[in-house]
Amino acid sequence: MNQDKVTKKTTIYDLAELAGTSASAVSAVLNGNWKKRRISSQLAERITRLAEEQGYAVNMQASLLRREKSKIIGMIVPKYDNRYFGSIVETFETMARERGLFPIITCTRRDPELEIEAARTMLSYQVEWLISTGATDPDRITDICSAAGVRSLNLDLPGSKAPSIISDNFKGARELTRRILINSERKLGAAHPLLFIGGRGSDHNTAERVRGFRTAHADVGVSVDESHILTCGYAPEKAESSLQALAASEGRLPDGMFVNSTISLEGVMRWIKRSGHYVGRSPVIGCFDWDPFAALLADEIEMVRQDVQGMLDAVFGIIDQGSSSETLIQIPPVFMEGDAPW
Amino acid sequence: MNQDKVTKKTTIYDLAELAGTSASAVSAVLNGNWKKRRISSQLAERITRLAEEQGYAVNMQASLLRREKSKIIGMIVPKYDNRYFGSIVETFETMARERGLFPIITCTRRDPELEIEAARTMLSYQVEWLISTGATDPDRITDICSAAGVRSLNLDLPGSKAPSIISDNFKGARELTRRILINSERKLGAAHPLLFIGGRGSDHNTAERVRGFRTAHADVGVSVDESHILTCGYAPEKAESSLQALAASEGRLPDGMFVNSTISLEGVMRWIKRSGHYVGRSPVIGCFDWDPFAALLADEIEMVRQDVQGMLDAVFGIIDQGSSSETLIQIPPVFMEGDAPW
DNA sequence: CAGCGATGCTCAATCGATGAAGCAAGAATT
DNA sequence: AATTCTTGCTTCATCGATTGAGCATCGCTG
Repeated sequence: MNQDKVTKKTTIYDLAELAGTSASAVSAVLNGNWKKRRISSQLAERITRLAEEQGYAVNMQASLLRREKSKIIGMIVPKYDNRYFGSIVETFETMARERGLFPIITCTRRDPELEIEAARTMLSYQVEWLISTGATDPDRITDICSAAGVRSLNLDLPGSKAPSIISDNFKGARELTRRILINSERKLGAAHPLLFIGGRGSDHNTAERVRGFRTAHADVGVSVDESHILTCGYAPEKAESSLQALAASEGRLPDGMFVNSTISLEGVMRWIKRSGHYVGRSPVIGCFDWDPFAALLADEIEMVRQDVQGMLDAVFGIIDQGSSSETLIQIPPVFMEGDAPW
Repeated sequence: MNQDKVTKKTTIYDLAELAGTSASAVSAVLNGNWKKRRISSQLAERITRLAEEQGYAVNMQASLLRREKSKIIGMIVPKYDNRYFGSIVETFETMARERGLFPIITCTRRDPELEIEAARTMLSYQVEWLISTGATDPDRITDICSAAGVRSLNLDLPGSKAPSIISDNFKGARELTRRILINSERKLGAAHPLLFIGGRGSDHNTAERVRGFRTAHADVGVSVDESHILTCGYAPEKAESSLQALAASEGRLPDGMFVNSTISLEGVMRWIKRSGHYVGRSPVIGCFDWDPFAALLADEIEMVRQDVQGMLDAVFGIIDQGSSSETLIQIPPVFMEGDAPW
C-alpha cells in the first residue's frame, strides 16, 4: 500500500502498467465482463490481485460518464425527526441497494426552495429516478425531471404529474376517528365531538384526513364543531400555541383529539403537561402516525401506523417495471393494538 | 422545452450550437468564471438565458472528472430510528450545504460488512472526507480511506487512527447517575444502587458510561452490584429479554435505572409495561439520550441530550481548516430540565 | 503606419473508464 | 499448404466539462 504524503488515486492505467498489460484489459477484468472480452483467467487473476493490493476503487465519475445508466436513485425527504420518515429512508436505502442502485437522499426541511434546488442537484448527478417524499410542490419537481428525461415518483403526498404512492388517508382517518369516539364513549359514557389538530389545511393528506374525521362523526350521528378543526401546520410549537389560543377563547377543550402527526403530538403533549388544562381528566387521543414512546404515553392513545414497507414495495414495483399505469396508489395504514411489535 | 419521447440531456455542446458559439465559452459562462476568461457580458447573458430555457443542468460526472476537487462529503450512520442520529444527519446536511459541499449519507444498520462496503462505494464517488458515525470498526474505515488519500473523521464512537469527536461520556454518565441517585433518594428515602442497561460492553462509549456510573456511585458511597450491569446491546428486544431474564433469576429488580440509549429505553419501557414488574412502584429512570416523548413518559425521567450542534461544529471546524492536531474531542452533553425546549 | 496591449473568443488536450474494432498468433479444417 | 476459426489481447474514440494556449480584431501610441 503506497502511503506517500499525497497519495494520488490508483487508476486502471497504473494497474495496467504494474501488470504489464493494457488499461482496457484491466477495465474488463474489474467490471466483471472479462469472459465476454476473452481475457485469460490468469491475467484476470493477476489484475484482481494487484487491484486489491493497491486498494483500487473505480472512479465512478469516469465510469458513469462513459456508461449509459447511472444506477443512481434520488430521494428528497422533509425531515429526519420522526419514525415515519426515518423508516422510509432506511427502507428505501435497503431496497435500492438490493437492486444494485445507489441511493442519494437529501433532506429539504420542508423548504420549497430547497426542494427545487435539491432536485436540480440530483439531476446533475444523473439520477435515473427521483422520489419526492412529502414535497410541498411535487408537480414542479416532476416538471424539472421530465424536462431532463428523468422519471419521478411522489411518495406520501400526491402530485398530478407523476405516479403517487400515499397512505389511504381517508379510510385511515375514518377508522382512527371511529376508534377514538369508541374510547371516548367508553370513558365518558357518551360520544362527544373530537378536536382535530395538526397538518396544513392545504395539503392533500390533511384534507383527506379531515374528510375521514367528518365522515366518522357522521357515521355515529355526532356533529363536528368547525372551530375545533385546527390545521395549524406540522411544527410542535404551532400545535401548542394553537391549543393555547383555543383554550383561552373557549375555556374548556374537548375530551378527545385526533392528532395529525407525531410531530404535532409532541406539541400537544407538551401543552397538556404545561397548561394543566386536563388535570384529572386526561383526554382520549388518537394519532395519525406511530412512535414507540408516544404509544406508551397514555392508555387510551390510538395510533395508526403508515405501512412504510407496503408503500415502498409499490414504489419499487413501479421502478422495477419501468413505469406505471396507475396515477394514485393508496396503501391502507395499519392499526396498532397497544404498544406495537417492533 | 423539448418534450420528445426520449429527451436526451442537453449538454454544453447543444447550447454552444444554439448560441452559435463554442462549448468552451458556454462552460466558462455557466460555471461563473467568464469574467476571468474574458467573455463579453452580452454573450454571457445570451448563454445563461438559453441554458435556463433548455433546463440545462451540468453533468456532475463530467465536471468532477475534470476538476481536481469533488466537493462531495460522505457520512455513514448506523440507523435513522432515533432523534440523535436523525439530528446528526440533518445538521450535517445543512452545514455541508452551507459550505458548498454535497453530502452523501448512507445508513449501515450497524452491519460491519455494510460499513466497509459503504466506505468503498463512497471512495468510488470521490468523496473528499468521510465521517464514520457510530461505526463498529472505525479504524478499518480510516485505513481504507487513507490508502486512497481521503481524510476521515470519527463521530460518536472514537477510533485511534483518525480524529474523533464524541460526547464526554464519562462526565455525562457520572452526572446523570448522580441525578438518578438523588431522585431515587428523594423518592425512596435512601440511595440504592442502580441498574445499568443497554449498549455493547465492547464499545468505548458504553465502557466510559459504565465508568461514570461506577464513579457516581462511589461518590456517594454506594456500591455497584456487578450483576446489575447489563450491556446487552442496543436493540429494544435485547433490553427487554435481558430484564426478563434478570427478573426471573433475582426476583425483584432495583428501583432505579440508567438506560444507555433511547433505543434501549424503548425495550425497557415495553418490558415494564408488559411484565407488570413495577406496578405500584414505578422506577426512577435516567437515559443517556433524549427523545421528546420519552421525556414525557415519567416525571422522574432524567435525560441527557448529546450536543449534536456542538459535535458537528467540531467536525466542520476540522474540515474547514483541513486537519486537526487533536485526536479526541469530547463534547459535554446537555442536561434537560423536564420536557425540553425544542 | 508599425507596434503593442487589451479584448473576446476558439482549439484541443485532458480527466478515467469503457467497448467496438482490429490485429497477431496459434489451432483446426479442408 | 492454404484457409478459416479461435483465443487473447491492444488501439483508439468516446462520454461532457474544463482550461491552458493561441489567434484574430480593435484601439491606441509614438
